Amino acid sequence: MAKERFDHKAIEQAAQKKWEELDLYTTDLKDDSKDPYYLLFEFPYPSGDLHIGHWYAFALTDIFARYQRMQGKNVLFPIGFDAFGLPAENAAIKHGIDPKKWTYENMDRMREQIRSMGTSVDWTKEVVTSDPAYYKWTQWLFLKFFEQGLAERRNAAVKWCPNDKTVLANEQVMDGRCERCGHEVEEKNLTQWFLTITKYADRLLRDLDPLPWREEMKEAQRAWIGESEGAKLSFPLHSYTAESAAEGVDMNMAIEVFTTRPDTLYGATYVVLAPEHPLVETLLPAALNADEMRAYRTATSRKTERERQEEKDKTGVLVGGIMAINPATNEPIPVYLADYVLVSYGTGAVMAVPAHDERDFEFAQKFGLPMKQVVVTCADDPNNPPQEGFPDVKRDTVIVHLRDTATGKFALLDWHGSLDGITTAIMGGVEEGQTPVEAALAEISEEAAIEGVRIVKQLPWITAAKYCASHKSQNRCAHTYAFLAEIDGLESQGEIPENEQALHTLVWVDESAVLSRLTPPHQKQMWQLLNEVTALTDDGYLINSGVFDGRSNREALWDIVAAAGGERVKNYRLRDWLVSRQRYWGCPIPVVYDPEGIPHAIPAEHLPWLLPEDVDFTPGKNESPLASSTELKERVTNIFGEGWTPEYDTLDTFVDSSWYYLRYLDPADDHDFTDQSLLKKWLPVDRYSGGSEHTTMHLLYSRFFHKALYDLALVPTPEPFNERFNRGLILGPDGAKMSKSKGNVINPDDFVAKYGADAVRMYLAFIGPYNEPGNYPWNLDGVEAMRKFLDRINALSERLTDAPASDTLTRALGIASAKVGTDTDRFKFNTAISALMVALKEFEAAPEVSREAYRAYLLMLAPFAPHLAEHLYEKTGGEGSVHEGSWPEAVVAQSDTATIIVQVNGKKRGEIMMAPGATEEEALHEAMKIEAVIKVIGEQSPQRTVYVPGRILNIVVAKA
RNA sequence: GGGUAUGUGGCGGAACUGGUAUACGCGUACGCCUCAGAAGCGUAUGGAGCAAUCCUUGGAGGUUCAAAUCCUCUCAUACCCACCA
Repeated sequence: MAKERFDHKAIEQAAQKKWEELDLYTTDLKDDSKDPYYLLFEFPYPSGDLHIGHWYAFALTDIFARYQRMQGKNVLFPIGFDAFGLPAENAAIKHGIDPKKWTYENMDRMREQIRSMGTSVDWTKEVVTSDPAYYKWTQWLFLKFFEQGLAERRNAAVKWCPNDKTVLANEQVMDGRCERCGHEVEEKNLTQWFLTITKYADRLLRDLDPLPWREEMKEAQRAWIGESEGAKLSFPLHSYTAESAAEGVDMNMAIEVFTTRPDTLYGATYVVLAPEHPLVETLLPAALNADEMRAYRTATSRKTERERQEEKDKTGVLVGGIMAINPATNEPIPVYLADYVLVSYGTGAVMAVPAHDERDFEFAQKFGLPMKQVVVTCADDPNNPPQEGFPDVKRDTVIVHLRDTATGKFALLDWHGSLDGITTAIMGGVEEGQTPVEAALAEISEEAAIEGVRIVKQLPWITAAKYCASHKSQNRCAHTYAFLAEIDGLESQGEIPENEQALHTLVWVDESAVLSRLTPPHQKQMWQLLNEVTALTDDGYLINSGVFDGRSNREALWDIVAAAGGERVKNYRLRDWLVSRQRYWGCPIPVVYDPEGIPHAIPAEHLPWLLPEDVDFTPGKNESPLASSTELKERVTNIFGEGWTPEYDTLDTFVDSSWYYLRYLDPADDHDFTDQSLLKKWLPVDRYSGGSEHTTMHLLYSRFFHKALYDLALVPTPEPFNERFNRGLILGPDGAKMSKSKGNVINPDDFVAKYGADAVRMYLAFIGPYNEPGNYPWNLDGVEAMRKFLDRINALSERLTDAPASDTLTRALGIASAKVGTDTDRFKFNTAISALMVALKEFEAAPEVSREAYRAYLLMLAPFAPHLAEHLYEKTGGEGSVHEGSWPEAVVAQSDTATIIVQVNGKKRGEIMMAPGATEEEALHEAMKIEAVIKVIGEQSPQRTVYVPGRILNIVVAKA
């Protein structure tokens, strides 16, 4: 069979020209004759050159757009450019090019490249965020937020690179270092604009649940929002000066803390304020060590966030002469400043419970602060679990781990009788009038007949185990004190009495074996704690908690809050969105300041508030580039009057991209941000395809924007996007992530020139499922294989006849159209193409290739290889465009025979061909003719058979 | 440290609600064609074994007539969050 290679360049040009002439891809948004389908992909940043990742993003989404059109949908498949942003400005700084020129030239180049992929995007809907026609409405929306109190000005730290002498955008800081020069970044305080996304935290979280997104994405957003429920508690402050040392003087102020563990309130032994906490300033005059506090505060502010996090040791300083009153115990407890408490989370202050919080424990250890246990974890003893209906009886017990320093071994007891198989440390009850230490010594004497031991350590915590004392019909809750004791050699060991020997055997084991030898989980836990004391974070019952003693900590939690006059609150990790950027190439913030410095919205008639062009953006200035524009200052003076000043910051580009999908509906509208009459029909976006890097920021910001607009009745839906798919990543040929610095970036142009756009598209589609993220190495052989596949399809066009399609071919087509259809629908382009390949084999094997069947095949090929499909469609005499065609109907092929798998005891032993409606008897009869089946069954007779008609027959015989 | 997802040939990956594990492609081997090579075509290709047959979906158990799929434990990898009270 002659395999002539087709001329992909000619075919591509002809097809693209034809589509343009036929104007196939301009969507009539008002067309009500078809169902609307809004297919969105993340619009690109015009970085200049298209890499293979862009192909992966655009060309594969295009497959789906074409498929949906063939399904009779009115598909909106728009494109635009996220054109503001740093690279343009960096190019300007580095090479002295005008950012605008750089950006717009890049866009021109990219438009051409995107066309070359054969994408069916609607260019008439294009939006460019840096066009005044677009950012006029970004500014308008910002002002809507401002009116609603959703845009606020407050003081915040900005990142500053001391080497480049410039302010950095947040996204320019990588791991605490300047993205450009690698220098450690500092923080500076400036007054900046925030969008109060935290007001929507609850709804952003709640509305996530019903979205048909992968759990991963939802979880990532939930983690980002970071809701936690707890209580706000108030700790009144008293001052203790030399004169009032005893009672203290009520200062009439209090520290508000947020805690998720108010159940441990009785264990709060000190309070910590973030060094930046506003209250610190107020406390300074009353504190005995104001200088020390100031010094600590300054030291903290010098440190970057990064340094504070990396620091292993906790630091802090006592607030001298001031105590906080624990609202539960009414006891005064010390107040500290420490930078392990973050001012931006909760109330910027915590109640410290060293016994039950790891961070507080660390701090308390370092500062020698007392710890107070209030929760006792109580595990059921698995060897002797408590029984229902028996009363609980509390009992104090001791556990002693005795070490012989001569051998380094530890004493354990192997129990006999009713406790057979159990191994514990030396243990026993605390008798009336005994202290735990006395009890410990007494048990060593009784059970091991050893005197003269030293107690070297007592565990600061007690834990408990619940077991059943059946002889007393009680459940005992053994409240356990744990000790570490030592003895130097066993010379003094006496005879262990017989009655004790009958109960247990004393064994000496190596330190490393203790943990595995101990059987009760409670004892294991004790051993670990004795070796390394940590905070107890598990739940249990309360002690040292006044009236709440004995109750479960979880169950008593809100009662404790109520008793302490606290308030139930929710807190979020999510911070308000800082949108000010001290950058040039962005959307100007549409605000001016009056002579008093009060911000005012720029009236709508002055929008778009243009980005000035007489700007010096070379680094080295401690302010925003816009401040260097004389034009901007004059503009403000002319419009608003003398003394009025401009806002010099621009908006974060995430603001621009938070609403672009709305603008696509009416990109040129000069009277409104979009055509609102179309929103009801086109929202929410049906399917949004993008990269996983945007799961948290962009998707969350867009959802926030959308909800805010929903509340303003500017959009009709509470959510912007219905389905969302994150695509995978194309790796370089070396299996590493592509990057310019590694030099492994694939330039698709060479491959497109050699194999054609269709082959590159298909290779990318074939590489793996598009509906889940993954990493795929770029493989040249794969592109070539796709080209061969296309060549085979092309070759077939020479063999067409007018004869009707054979049954085999019709069936093959039916199977393919069903599978290719459902797989394409689910973004599983890889298996869709595989089905196309299987069908092609049938065509190649057929003695005659019916033209009609072949044309149906071309329709299925069209979304994947749009150019070749168009060419072959024309060649076979098709009218119009193949892309105007409908998806071929799946002719369900009714087969008169089915292959039934015959199993014996679940193992395949053969197969039989039967009518799908055959009875079990018929199938069994047929199956018993199979040699392998006869052989395996042998003399035995079938016990039962499982028969799934048309599928499987399983004969079950007794195991030999 | 916490959360989520994923573990299937030499590689990318298939297997719908439990019902023929390894579709499709790459790679590899052999053969045909050719003066020769390239291309093309054909055959084979999870492992062991001459074979009958046995083993195989990260590992160990379990449920079931039947498990890649469901359950329990465990190991590994990726991503997200992380001094978040």
